[in-house]
Amino acid sequence: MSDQVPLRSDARRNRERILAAAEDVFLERGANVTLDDVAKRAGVGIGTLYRRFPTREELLAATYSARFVAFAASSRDADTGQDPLRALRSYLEQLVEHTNVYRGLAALLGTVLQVGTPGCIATSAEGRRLLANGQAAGVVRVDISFDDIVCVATAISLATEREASPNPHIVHLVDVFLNGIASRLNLSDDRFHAQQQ
Amino acid sequence: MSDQVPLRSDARRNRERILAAAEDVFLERGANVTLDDVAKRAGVGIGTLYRRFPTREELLAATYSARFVAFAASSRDADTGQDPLRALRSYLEQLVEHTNVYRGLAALLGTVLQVGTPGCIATSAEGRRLLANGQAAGVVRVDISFDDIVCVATAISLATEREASPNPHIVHLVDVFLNGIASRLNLSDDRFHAQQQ
DNA sequence: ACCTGAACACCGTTCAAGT
DNA sequence: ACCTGAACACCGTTCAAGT
Repeated sequence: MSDQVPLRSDARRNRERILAAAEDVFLERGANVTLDDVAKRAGVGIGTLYRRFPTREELLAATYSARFVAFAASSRDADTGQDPLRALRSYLEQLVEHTNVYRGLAALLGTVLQVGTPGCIATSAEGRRLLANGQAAGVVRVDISFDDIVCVATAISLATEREASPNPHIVHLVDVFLNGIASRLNLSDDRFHAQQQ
Repeated sequence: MSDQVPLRSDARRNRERILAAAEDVFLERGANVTLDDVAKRAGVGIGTLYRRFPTREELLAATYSARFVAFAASSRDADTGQDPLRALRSYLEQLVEHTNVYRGLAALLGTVLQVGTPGCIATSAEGRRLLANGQAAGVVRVDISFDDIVCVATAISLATEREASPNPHIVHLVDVFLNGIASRLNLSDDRFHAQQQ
């Protein structure tokens, strides 16, 4: 809807320079670096950056879009439909790992995911699909929303964003959210692991 | 340890003015207001504020201390020892409600709780006590740490900090965390509610 | 239509001068 | 010992001038 009008060629080139620079700078120094540095690295004026990306969240979402598109596709491909809970677990673990690629992104995840970038849309859609699958199969509570999932991913990212990757702590925390803090008592966890073999 | 040396009387009065002003300003406009406004409201120079509270987190923790002390005490009083899971649930719900008193505090909760204020110490101690009780009674998983609890409270606060209080959404999210996203399958929730009557 | 960067506003933090 | 607030550094955002 908003990108229907094609950009002039120099504008298009600048846009891509900004995205490439943002990727570099965010990777090096986190999602909270000054946008001046991104503009300088891209070799454009700060005004040009603001013209294309009025907010930091929009720049982050655009920079992340390709990565999120790939993630959503790979999640979809890996889902054999055999074990909905396992698919959701894997999705959550990877969503957190991807969020932690840029330090400081965790606190902005909810906002960033609401930007209508292809990557954000694909990631949300894939999450909603896995959630619905789990609920249809009766292995996920029906009173859970996708916002709850994002809330959880944010929490885990915040708690782990300064740790190394790959991170077993993430696996633990995802497990906490999937299975709860409360002991499952007489219900063995084997109930869930049995299908994975 | 650090507050053993008594302050000069004018310094002590200024400290209390700063805390009173911070309480007002944080309540009105959130935890991210400029500290200049706090100093102005308190009628002290900005340097005096920095001298007493070198970081925003220290000022927040000090401002919150009395509230947190009261919260920890009331949690302890309300805990009859009959239902460890219910006590933990209530603690979490109230921790989130208290965090949401100042908008913008959610993202700082983990940092603020690590400041050695009486309120922070009491709140952490009470949380650890309830966690240990639940684990001893076998109703809480033994691989949960207090940091996990804080991680969760942060997530729930972030997701709800702009909503009205009291907030049923918080109750739902605490339930998600306690009982997990996964269906408990053949295990009825009555198992947990039975003891509450 | 787009780009540039100076200019403005704002905020955090320090520190010389004062009591 | 403590207070003050000017000064500095830094960052986000806008917009007049230019192509």
